[in-house]
Amino acid sequence: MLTVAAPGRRDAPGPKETEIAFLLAQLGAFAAGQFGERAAEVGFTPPEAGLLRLISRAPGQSQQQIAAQLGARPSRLVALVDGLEQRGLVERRRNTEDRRNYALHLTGAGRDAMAVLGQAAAAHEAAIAAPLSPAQRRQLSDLLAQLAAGHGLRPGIHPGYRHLPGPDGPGRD
Amino acid sequence: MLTVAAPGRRDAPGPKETEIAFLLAQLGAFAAGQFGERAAEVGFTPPEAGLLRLISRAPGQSQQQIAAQLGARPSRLVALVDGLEQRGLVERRRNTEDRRNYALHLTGAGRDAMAVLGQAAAAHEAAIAAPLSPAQRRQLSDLLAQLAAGHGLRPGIHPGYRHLPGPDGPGRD
DNA sequence: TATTGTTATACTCTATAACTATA
DNA sequence: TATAGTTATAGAGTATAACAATA
Repeated sequence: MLTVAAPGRRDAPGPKETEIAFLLAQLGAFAAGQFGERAAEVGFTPPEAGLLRLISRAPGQSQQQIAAQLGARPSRLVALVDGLEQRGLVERRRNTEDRRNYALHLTGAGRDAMAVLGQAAAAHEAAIAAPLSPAQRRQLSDLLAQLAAGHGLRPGIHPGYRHLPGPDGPGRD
Repeated sequence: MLTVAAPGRRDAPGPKETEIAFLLAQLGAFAAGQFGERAAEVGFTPPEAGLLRLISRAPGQSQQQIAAQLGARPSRLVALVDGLEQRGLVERRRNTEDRRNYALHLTGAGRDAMAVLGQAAAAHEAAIAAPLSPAQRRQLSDLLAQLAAGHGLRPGIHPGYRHLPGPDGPGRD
């Protein structure tokens, strides 16, 4: 992905026409990139980190169910689960009632990995929010939450999984 | 990119540990995706929209200069400029003093395209900010600007161009 | 016949490095 | 020898659809 695009701003005192959307895209890409680096430091890709978290939140789901939740194609989960299973972090348990599917669970090592990722996420949050005062952080957090809710974004699901036609770069003005 | 990764949150009343970073990534990807759709409606990819804007802001620069500004590889611009040139939107003018490079300029049609993209960007901004009141928009815009400045993000350059050591791509293990 | 998980194939995007033409 | 731009090749990531096992 390439994607420059900047907001349209006037040198004059004019109102900011396209500030929020662009700043969100810019900061979002920055935050995602920074998280990717932290995840890599502890041995995971962002997709792996996301999948581990989802399994830890709701153990026992089938790959199809998880794919549906993420808006991803079922085939996309195969390689991902394969890798985590080979590393001994995730377990595929045959469903005795319907042997066509598996129930995904974390192993003990998988839970340990989640703890490590949780610390990385906390450090990441602290670093991203660093430029703001505690009061400003609360303000920003509230505004972003309201915005996310207003657009129907599900709390915890990153759009990165979406397989819709839409490109994902910015661009602008 | 895949990338679920969600924040660590407690069901309990506990403090939000990883709210801002995740919300930024989530909303940023959403905003970028929405812009991509709007850009596609008027015939452009986000990278093309970004490049057009950069040329309109600072005409006459060489491909190398633009690549440097974007943090992109020079070779990455070739196909992009090719496409826009074939559509009659961008012009490569030989530099008479140093004939190794070109000076990039927009044609009249290119300026028309920028006007169309500007309207798409304005509509995009309005749609993204819709859930917030005017006062909240100002608050959010200010907070995001402060955050971007605090992290050294350049005012109109989207990180999507960066080609640095893969943040969210490579695997591990 | 429908569904779960899997595999095979193709396509897109981009990085890397070789190549040309100028300097 | 160094630089601007180009081209060629390869690699990662992902969508698509065909497939086997089970229902």
